[in-house]
Amino acid sequence: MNQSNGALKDILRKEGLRYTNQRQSIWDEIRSNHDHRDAEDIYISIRNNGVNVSRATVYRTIDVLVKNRFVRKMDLGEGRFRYEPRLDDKHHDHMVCEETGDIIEYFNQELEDLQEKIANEFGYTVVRHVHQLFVKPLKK
Amino acid sequence: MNQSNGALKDILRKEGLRYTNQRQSIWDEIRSNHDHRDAEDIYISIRNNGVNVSRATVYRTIDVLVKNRFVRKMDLGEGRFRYEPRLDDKHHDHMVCEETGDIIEYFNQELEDLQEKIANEFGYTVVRHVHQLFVKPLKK
DNA sequence: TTCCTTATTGAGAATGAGTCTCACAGGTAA
DNA sequence: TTACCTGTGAGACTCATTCTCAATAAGGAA
Repeated sequence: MNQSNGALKDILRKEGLRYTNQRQSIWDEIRSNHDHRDAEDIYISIRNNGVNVSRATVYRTIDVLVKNRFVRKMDLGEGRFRYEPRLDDKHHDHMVCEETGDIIEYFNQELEDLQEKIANEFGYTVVRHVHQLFVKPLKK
Repeated sequence: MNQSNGALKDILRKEGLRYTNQRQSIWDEIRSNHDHRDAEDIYISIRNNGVNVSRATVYRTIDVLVKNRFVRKMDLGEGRFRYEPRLDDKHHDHMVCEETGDIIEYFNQELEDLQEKIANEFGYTVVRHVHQLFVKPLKK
């Protein structure tokens, strides 16, 4: 058993949940691909691997994985959510090219600090944030 | 006729659309309230004012108003959109207090500039952005 | 191991925001 | 007035996600 499987068992135990083949398969599938996929894509991929799992279970398991920071759920305004594994768990935001659909990950400490500063000015502290840049290529 | 009604007629003409009571009522309703309301709230308010209009027309008209920058459409990750009138059309982003649900509007030029700088570093220019801070009150 | 209790699952129904369809109403142009 | 559109309302439809509930399978106890 590798570390990731062990970690999955740990969080399931912590949550008082049982370790099942379906839960392992779903985490394995998400973990296997760093793309920003939606639930249906993930569901289809698991089925294509010959594992029989239902959509309901995919959604239910993703919730657990998101809650325990194994997976990040993001809303790019498309009417459905996308998910990515948080293997190294380094925070980043997303830039979406409106011409190609490419999703670029970026992190900028100055931006993080500025957000907190802005919130502070209003008497708040940032709990989480959504920062997405919809961009197009610079003309050369 | 006040300026805003005239402006509505102008954009309808520009779009090759007719000026109708329903379209005027929908814009009046959105304009009357600076809250960040969803389509259903707006629909109910119009009906409560005794104006008979359908949900379909509310959605269709909001699209026209959004396209012509009379209304801003925003996605706070709640599974439905919220709308606000753009009376002065000054850009701002939103901060949502997770304890009270309050929505605070803010604008920060440094943040705007930083976003563009980040996009440039990846060879892009920003077309639009989504920036939302989910916050909680600072302890005193 | 076998049993027993309970959590989990799958299939499909339900939900809910938003969109589409289409017959009818109301303007518009000639 | 006629002929022709566009706009509207009612409700069907879509699609991602959630819910329901009977059947199944963990996993602790004996």
